[in-house]
Amino acid sequence: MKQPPEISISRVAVYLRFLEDYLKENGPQSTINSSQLAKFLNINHHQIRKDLSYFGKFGEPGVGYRADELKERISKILGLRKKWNLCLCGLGNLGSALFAYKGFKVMNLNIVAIFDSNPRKIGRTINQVKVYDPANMQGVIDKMGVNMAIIAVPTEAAQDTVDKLVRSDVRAILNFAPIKLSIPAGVKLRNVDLATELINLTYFLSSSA
Amino acid sequence: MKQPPEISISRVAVYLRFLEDYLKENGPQSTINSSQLAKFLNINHHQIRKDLSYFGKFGEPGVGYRADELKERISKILGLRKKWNLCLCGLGNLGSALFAYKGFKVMNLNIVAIFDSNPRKIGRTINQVKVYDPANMQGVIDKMGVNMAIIAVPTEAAQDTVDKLVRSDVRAILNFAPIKLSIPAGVKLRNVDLATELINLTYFLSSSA
DNA sequence: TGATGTGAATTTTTTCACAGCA
DNA sequence: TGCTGTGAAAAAATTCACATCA
Repeated sequence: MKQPPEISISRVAVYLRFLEDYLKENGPQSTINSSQLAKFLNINHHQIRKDLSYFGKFGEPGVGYRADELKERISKILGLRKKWNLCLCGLGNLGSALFAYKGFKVMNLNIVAIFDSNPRKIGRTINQVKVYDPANMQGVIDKMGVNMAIIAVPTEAAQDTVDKLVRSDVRAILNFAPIKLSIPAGVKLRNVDLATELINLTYFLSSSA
Repeated sequence: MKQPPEISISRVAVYLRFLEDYLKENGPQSTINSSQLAKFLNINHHQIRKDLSYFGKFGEPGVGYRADELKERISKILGLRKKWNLCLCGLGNLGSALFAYKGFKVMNLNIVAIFDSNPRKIGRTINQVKVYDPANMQGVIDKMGVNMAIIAVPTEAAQDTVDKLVRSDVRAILNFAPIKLSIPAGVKLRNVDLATELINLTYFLSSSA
């Protein structure tokens, strides 16, 4: 059982999301096998079993998986049984949207602090969450027990923000700025770039036209 | 020169984004070589050259790349020299945010129509863009010349939305719903799932604690 | 029998090493 | 000399095939 590749972790997260819906429709006693799951998710069944095998044994030969058990165990493995405290850096267009997005809370991911350098925003409270001056980042992060961060600041402020976060001991960061940030070892950074995703599509349309 | 892998297309899009900034700072005559670019972007220089090699020859041995020429040629290859008309499906939290997000327009990506099934939203106009009833999708898409779509509807409505889009001849779709959608061959679909990205981080923190 | 879990084979992606050009 | 572009090597991910177990 080797260290799971990052991409398997992502897929297992997708399996988990699916299982939640599946359980609601089919009841807590339901079972599912890798071929059914593969069909629903539009991928191949070898991959599902291989992905799961990095994390342990979950099924019964000849039967499949107990859906509720699989869900619970994956959920635990992915670290979703405990609550996480996030800070959101940048309360512009994107930051505001991410704050409003309901998909996080469901997963025990709670934004507990917001940082924005705009003096007009600092001090405001939105849905019980306060907007702080980035200059006070370290103190706020300590006080609130923040363990993850979302970067939604303008590109030119992103590296500075990540440096501040790292100095405040945040070790897991999701970055929306279209730039590859430098981080020290031991810190995990994931990037989401919306425009880049769309460019894959424009290339597809242009090259297949 | 083989078909470029999807991941190379994504990276080349990142190179393009960087070159735009680089040109602003260093002037239109500036050059850059793969090692410099690699350093800035925090990746390795072999990869940059390999990625570019899928698309053609761009540099001068012993010198590097003319930044403006590289930018222009990449931009053309990625299909960003023409204007694209997008429709946004779903004007909830996330949809509203995506609509407000300024990173798209810069890349010639324009949202020209919005679909939302909420009767209170249908008929409204936001920033010159009208909100339409999804029932009229095909007609609107034809009329507005929509060639790409963004799906930001609730998960349970996503497959239905994609089916409608496909029937309306949209062949490139960016999906934010946490579900693997079924599409026919010839249609390109990319998925962005924000919660899944964060789950990679919770796994990292849990397993390294 | 029917499905899992996993080594092995295959394919893809990344990294390397170097020929060739300015 | 210095850097590009690319075939080859290495590494990683995906797919396959099958032993194994209920």
